[in-house]
Amino acid sequence: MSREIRRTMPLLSMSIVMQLTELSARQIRYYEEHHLIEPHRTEGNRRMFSLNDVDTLLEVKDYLEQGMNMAKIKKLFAKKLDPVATEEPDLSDTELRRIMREEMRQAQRMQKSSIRRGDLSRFY
DNA sequence: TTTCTTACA
DNA sequence: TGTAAGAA
Repeated sequence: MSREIRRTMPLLSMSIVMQLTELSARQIRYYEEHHLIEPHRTEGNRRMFSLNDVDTLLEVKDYLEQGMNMAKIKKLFAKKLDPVATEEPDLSDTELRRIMREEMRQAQRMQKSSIRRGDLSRFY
């Protein structure tokens, strides 16, 4: 099975995604309205999310926690998905790079800190 | 029972 | 964003 299919296959229910992301159903639906995610629909109109959707939601959650608003997040994603098609440079390339660097830095710090926590826990 | 939509606070 | 109402 291709990686693409594995990643986009609609498998997760709303309740599962809520627990996975710790976001409210309201928020998840709201982000869908803003085209940040594209959940599939069942015959009964139920949303079915893919692993990609969950990743995106977690990313959005990160940005939100960093105090970013929807408008900015939308631009960020638009640029991220299609850097060339963005006409107006509302979000400068330098800012995009800064944000992505910050992302990397945070991820690394989290890994290291959890390791340290693990080491210290042996003394507690 | 769970999730959906719509609408109000 | 949260929550309520009514439908599916």
